[in-house]
Amino acid sequence: MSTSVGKNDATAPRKDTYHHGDLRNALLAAARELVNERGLDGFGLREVSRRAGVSHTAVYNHFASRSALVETLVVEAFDALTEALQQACSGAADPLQRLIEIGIAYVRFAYARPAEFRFMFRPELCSGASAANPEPLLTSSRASYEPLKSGIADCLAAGALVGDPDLLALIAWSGVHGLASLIVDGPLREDVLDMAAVERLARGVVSSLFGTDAAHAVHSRQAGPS
Amino acid sequence: MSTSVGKNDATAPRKDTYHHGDLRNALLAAARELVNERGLDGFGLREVSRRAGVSHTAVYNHFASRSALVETLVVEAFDALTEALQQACSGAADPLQRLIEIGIAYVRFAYARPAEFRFMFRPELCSGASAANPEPLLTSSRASYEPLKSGIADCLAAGALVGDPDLLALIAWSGVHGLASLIVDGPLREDVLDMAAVERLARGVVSSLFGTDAAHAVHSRQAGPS
DNA sequence: AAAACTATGTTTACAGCGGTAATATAGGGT
DNA sequence: ACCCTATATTACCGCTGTAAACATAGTTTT
Repeated sequence: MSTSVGKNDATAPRKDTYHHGDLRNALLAAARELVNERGLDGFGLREVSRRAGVSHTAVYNHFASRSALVETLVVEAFDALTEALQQACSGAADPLQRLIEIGIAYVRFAYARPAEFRFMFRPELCSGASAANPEPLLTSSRASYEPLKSGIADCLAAGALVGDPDLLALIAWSGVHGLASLIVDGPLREDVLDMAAVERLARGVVSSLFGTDAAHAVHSRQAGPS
Repeated sequence: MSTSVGKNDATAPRKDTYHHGDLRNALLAAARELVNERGLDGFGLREVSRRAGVSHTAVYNHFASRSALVETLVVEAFDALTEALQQACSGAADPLQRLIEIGIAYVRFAYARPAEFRFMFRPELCSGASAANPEPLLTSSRASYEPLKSGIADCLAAGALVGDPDLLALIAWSGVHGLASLIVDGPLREDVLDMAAVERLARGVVSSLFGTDAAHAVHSRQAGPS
């Protein structure tokens, strides 16, 4: 029917037709691209629509507001994180090793997609004020917590860890989330870190958390005046 | 009672004179107040100046731009954090205990001043694009790292810890920074946490980092003094 | 003390932003 | 054919940060 425009690329608008065809995905792609290249300050509804080749008000046919667009982006990022964590824990057989792999995958995700990782923990940007329905965001963010929790549960069941599951999960999450944040937003941001260095740091942190082989390399248990 | 107000409060402008008297501090105070009550989205140069009782362009006599104002705020927040950490490590005599106190103080700071803590790790907001001179920010942020580093060094010297100082510092910082971030921006934000609960969590995290009485801290979630 | 100068605050203006309302255009359903 | 709905556009609104020109207070120089 159409004039044989073979392009299926969501970012490229079809100039020969009034309607865009797949504007929603094009907007999301443009937004992701914009966020990854100019950070959060340069990110704007108008600029996104400009990149998609439409007027800025066309956005409102697919998203309730700028915040809703961002929220969709964050939801997708959480889903991607969940998938990365699940994939990471499918490798090893030892539950403790699996837990470590999950932690490393968490940090690796932040390193690979820093702009999206930043967005994921900016509550004021999406679910803050004008959140129409925050349920999908809550669902996705909670889902990304499940691999860690089940990893902890497996370690507890196998006797590799002892303690309260919730607190253990919080400890683990704090460690990897802190490292990820320091890499993305903190002083480690300026250091040139390749993926190998990031993985090495992540392994050091998560190992120290669970007192595995890093025990003798990191801390000596002989101190302790009780 | 309008004239001849003897107030030295920096937030209150003197109505009887053309010049404000101490506008710079008044602006900083108003900005801090605004940030703490409406978050980062509601924070604006015009609103700040409105609260200080002056025109919005008066700000430019004391700050090069909105970013410069934010940067000053962040610098002061880093300085306050440094002071809190130094004060925390002045209590205990045991170096390992001192290190733990530093970590708890870090989390306590984030809990007590969440809005400022958020600002401190938003590089795009201050030192990102239009930073005239980022040196004071770098200086203050690096200074806040010193108590932790020296605490680690003390533990190493006392034999309470073994390992690479830099990696140990990074591990410790990751743990407390992650917990602080989760409390401020993460899923723990919605939970009602009083200061006592925060300190308990912080103690659990930092204890697990350094392998002290973590087992005890992990088991008893509602334990008091130990 | 008067004049000149600097510091500080105001007014006005402008471009860009997110958002709303009314309008134009395409395509699907009957 | 027709209507109807989805989609995109233009015209606005109030808001923001920023710059330029101007006004006023305090300080320094003569």
